[in-house]
Amino acid sequence: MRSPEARLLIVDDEPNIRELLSASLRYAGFEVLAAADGQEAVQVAERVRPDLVVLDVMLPDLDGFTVAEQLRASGRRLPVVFLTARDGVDDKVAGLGLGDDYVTKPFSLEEVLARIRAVLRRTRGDLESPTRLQVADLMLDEEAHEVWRDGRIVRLSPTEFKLLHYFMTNSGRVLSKTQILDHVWNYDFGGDAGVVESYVSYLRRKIDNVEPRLIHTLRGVGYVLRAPRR
Amino acid sequence: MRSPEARLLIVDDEPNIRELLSASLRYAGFEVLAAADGQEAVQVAERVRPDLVVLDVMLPDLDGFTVAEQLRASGRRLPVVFLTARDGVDDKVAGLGLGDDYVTKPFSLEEVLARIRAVLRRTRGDLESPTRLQVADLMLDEEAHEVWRDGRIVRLSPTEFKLLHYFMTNSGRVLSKTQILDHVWNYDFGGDAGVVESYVSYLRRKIDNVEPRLIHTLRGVGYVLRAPRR
DNA sequence: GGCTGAGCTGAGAGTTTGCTGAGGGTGACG
DNA sequence: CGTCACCCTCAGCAAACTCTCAGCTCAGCC
Repeated sequence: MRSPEARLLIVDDEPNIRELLSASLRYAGFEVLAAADGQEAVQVAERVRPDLVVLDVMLPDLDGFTVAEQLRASGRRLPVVFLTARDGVDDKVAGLGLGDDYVTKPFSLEEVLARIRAVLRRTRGDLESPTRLQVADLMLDEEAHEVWRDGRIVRLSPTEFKLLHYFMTNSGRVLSKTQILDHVWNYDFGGDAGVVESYVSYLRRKIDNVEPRLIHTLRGVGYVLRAPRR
Repeated sequence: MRSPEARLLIVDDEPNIRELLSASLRYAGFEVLAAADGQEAVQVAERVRPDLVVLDVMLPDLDGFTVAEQLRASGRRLPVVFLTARDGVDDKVAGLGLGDDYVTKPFSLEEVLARIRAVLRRTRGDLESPTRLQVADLMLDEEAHEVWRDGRIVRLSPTEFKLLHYFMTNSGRVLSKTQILDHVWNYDFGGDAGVVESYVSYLRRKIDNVEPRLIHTLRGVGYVLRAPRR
């Protein structure tokens, strides 16, 4: 097993969100620390020197941007991914340094993961990291945001793209509908798992209408994306 | 991973600007060092021997021109790109050495990048480096500041030109509206991403009204400039 | 072979996103 | 002082997208 990808500090006052993020980012291979408010964040960051901070803009004690400022007071370069309400988007333009990024609440885990990875890539000046995923003759290019199947390019809607991306980063692994819902849809999505069926259906029509079939249904369990055996 | 294009030293006392420049120049493939004032700049430059210095004229301790003088005290030729307030333009003409250049604050990242590249090209006497960008039958000549499409020359406003330039240096890569805003517009622009839509619309009318279409909208994601596939 | 329930998919309502024409403000220039 | 190019905003329209639902299919089980 390789060492953690990077050390993250999560700052959010809502325990639910904090837990959600901590757990799934840890699962994604990051080393994760958490803080519930700005003061704690600054203290923790001083001790542990994270590589990146995920920071709620709305905190009980300090404004998120103020926290970011204090975090960087030492002159240290420290990228931040802000979590902001959908309508507070204007604030962001002011406080956002480049190299930072933001995600609007409510977010999906895939979204947050993507942003974190993008920011880390950017700050490291890491231009050549692979941006393509491939399973059999199905290829997804993150940079170009393109999907190819059977030599043909395929147009996908945002949700379809996110779903396929999730499948491809977990190819060969069975994913339950709940799991998919938790990762691809916003955390406050109230509907049922029926949507997943719909979108799998859309995906099949667009990228899995030729042999060999790659998306397989496991009745009562979930779905799996995999190339045929042998 | 290829070696950095060049080693830059950024000198600015405002942490936000310093961060902004550091992060994006690093992402653009430069090796970047930063200093917050004139003294530090001179010290760092002595140690690391940068290829170019990006230097704020307004520093807390020393005048930018003085710093430049000291940087070159060793007799070493060291090109400088000055950052200057819009109204301080007169000062600069005086202090500008040959091979230097300047950008007025507030700047856009594209502007700074363009100046840095131009200065480096000049200092290196690098005549070969491409001054033309081409995608299909769309051609942009940086030197002549001209754009051609379908054999015809096209007149673009300054913003249109910068936007197209950004598209062309990133052809095949999806650019979000936010990303575009961050690179093409001045860093203090407070408005929303609606402008980008407007300017894409202008560009389309001027350079993309013939087949094949080169600017593509990816709904919910951004735009991409690319030649048609096959 | 028939029953049952999970999964599939076409249709459609409601929402979001992007495009573009119109227009006001600003600064350069004569 | 008037004109012009340019920049930005806004609002109405069009298209794309998301999600729900209901009827259908089919695998698994008796």
